Amino acid sequence: MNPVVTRFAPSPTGYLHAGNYRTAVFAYLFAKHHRGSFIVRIEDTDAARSKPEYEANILEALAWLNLPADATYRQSDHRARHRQLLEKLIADGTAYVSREKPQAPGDREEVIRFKNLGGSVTFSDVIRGEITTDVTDLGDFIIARSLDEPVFHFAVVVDDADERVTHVIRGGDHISNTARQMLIQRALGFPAPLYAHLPLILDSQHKKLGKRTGAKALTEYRDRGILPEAMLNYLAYLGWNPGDEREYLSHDELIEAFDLARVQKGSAIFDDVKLLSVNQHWMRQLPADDFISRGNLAAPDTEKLRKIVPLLKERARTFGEAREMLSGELSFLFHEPKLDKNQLLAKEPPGRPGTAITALQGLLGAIKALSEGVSAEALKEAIMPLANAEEAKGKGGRGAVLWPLRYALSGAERSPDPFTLISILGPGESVSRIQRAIAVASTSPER
RNA sequence: GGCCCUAUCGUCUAACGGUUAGGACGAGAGCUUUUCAAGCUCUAAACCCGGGUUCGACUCCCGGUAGGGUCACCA
Repeated sequence: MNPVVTRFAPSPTGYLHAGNYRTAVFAYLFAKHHRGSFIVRIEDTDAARSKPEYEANILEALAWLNLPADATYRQSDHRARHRQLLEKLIADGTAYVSREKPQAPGDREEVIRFKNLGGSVTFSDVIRGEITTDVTDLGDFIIARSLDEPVFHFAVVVDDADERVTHVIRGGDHISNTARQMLIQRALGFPAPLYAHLPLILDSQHKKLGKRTGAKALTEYRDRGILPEAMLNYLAYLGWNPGDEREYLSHDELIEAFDLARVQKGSAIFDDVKLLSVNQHWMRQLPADDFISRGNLAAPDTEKLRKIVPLLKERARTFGEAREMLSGELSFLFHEPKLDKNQLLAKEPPGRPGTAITALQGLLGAIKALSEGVSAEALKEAIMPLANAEEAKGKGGRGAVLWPLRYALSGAERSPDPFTLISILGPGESVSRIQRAIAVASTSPER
């Protein structure tokens, strides 16, 4: 039994989208599951459209996704080999040089065509079973623009054979290409690899993901703060599942579990929202230091930032969101907030002015007694009795204590609970914020 | 249009002739002794249609319908 060899063969003529990378993921997982090798072949046969920046982006994305290749090369590196086999086919009479009138700009006056005898070609797709194509209406199709410019179909067949590729795992949009490629293959005397045509990934409009339907370069997800392990996990689960009810698999677990037999036949829609939830799961797995470094998080106070990580873990679905929170809704943790008197007093029971000030003063004493580093739970235990005592005086009393406290600390209508805030700010900072709030509350009404 | 492929909750999917059709994301509700978030509990939500085959079909076959792919001197 030959060792398994798969390949991912992108053309560097644009940024690749998630669907393309899903193909890479499957090819990689399948190869590694069978302890085989995974080849990345840059299909740059279209010299006019291929761009180094696209190639760089593809390689970058593959590295980010953690899909290391056992070999990486450009198809154009094999030009001599392609030429040699093209000449062979022409000598054989299975291909011929054809002089014709250019139909479109860029067309050559001389191309190389494959002599197609017609009939039908049948192959057994690993995922879809037997597929038969009538090859007659293909006519004598073009296999090269010149001896040094083979067309995709020809180069693919030669390279797959030379690289001993055992499983051609590619998108379902190649199904109709398979027959003509097999024709070339036979003419060249090469063995046929096994073909596995993956279902396509569709966008929210149910169209094939493509450059003009809003498909994004994968690196954009990275830049938004999506974790590669989350993207890998999500991509692997698009059109495949391990057969049990696990939802989150690591790189190694995916390799272990992957099986072409469980690949879906129908196409799937790429769902950003689901990706986000998978990402949040993997973000939450990260230790605080990794969370900060991998998320490129920065804040004025590093020590404080570490304490905020749990907050970020429960609120942010991407690191992009986490960064926004640090400079936005959670920025009050680093800078004293502006306080609005009306907000501060918003939960005072009707008819009992001054409760907020009294409550804050009472809390001051309790908080001063605390030491640095006390937990939110301990804080809660220390403070809740005060709130409960107030509740005993009337419904809503807890709010009368807790709201001004939380607002004094945060200056925000919405924020994490006050106990958590104090544990992050520390007793010293908390006390000074409360004192400021008392001062604001004591201000005589304006107007 | 020709050819090809596909078809389970809104989405990703489980089921491989016998289940109250399961899970996840999302949605809704409630509970968590202030707000937000998280968490927990609960709820709604699907077998495309029609014929067969069978004691019995989401599962097998045929037809229809719908969706998608492909018909390049791009890959």
